[in-house]
Amino acid sequence: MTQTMPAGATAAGPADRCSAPPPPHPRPDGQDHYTISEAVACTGLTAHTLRWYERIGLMPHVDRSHTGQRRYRNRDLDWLEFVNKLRLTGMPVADMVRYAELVREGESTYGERRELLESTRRDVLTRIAELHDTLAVLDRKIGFYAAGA
Amino acid sequence: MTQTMPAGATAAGPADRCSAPPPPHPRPDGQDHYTISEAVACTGLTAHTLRWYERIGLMPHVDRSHTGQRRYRNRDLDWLEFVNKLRLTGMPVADMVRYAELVREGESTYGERRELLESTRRDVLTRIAELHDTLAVLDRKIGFYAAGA
DNA sequence: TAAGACCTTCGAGTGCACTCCAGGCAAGCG
DNA sequence: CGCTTGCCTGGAGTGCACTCGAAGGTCTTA
Repeated sequence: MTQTMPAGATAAGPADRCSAPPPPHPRPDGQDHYTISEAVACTGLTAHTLRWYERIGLMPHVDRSHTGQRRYRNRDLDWLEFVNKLRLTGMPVADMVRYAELVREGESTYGERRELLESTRRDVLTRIAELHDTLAVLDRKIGFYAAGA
Repeated sequence: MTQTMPAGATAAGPADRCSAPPPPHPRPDGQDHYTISEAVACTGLTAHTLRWYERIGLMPHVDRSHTGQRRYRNRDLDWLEFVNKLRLTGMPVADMVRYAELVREGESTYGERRELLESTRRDVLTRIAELHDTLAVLDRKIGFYAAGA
């Protein structure tokens, strides 16, 4: 259970509410709470990382069971999915924490949140352009090696 | 001289062979050797990083002056430019070192080099797709904030 | 009721990619 | 000649994003 799991193997295991890939968002609302290991299966993050996100203020407060265990809800998983998206844009965790703070502060921060997202959007566009550039270079080199082989 | 410099300020300074952005590759072949600070101006890397790249085997041997100072040539700067491209694909430095080793080993490694570049190419395509995905999410959220503001 | 899986906390450790420092040499200049 | 600037080396330090360990509580199944 380190990183990869055969996501479509058995469809009724204890942590399989969320792991089948065919429907991209298979989180049912019937029982809107998941253990940390179910959240792990959903998000691809480790339990350590999920707890760490909470410690540093990147999670908007996760419910607990009567015995103190974390119970993730659909909105938490949605948030984590969004965080994952931000993560692969290269955004530093500190900036994501900042955004999470703005969310906690309520509607008065809509403007600032929008600015943050728009600046991120610009970064993403830049990054895409750079990658296209890189792609061109790679194709040239690959063509060279293909010709020389 | 930490990171940014007004690249188009004076066009005849001691390290300005390479810093004007308008032509993308303004490296003249007239005097095909540059000091480390000129290489810094060209590549955007720091001198520390350039020396470190050499230590770890990421550079294909840089010439020295009679007093032991590094003299970068155009092919070195081309290589660094390529490395920079690989870097922003997210390729680990260890993999780039591996590629550099293959280059040092000569033509017999063309096949392996091509494989490495093709696998990198696939990664880049994946990354671009992910970024487009992220862009869609950002646009949705930005639209929401724009409507709510 | 007992085993074993799973959860909790806090703090320390890891890996990567730089980044910096101390101490020293060499060249150009007033 | 001394001063400044630029470069050299090896090794230590930094920041980020996890990642792990230890010690212990809880839940489930036999």
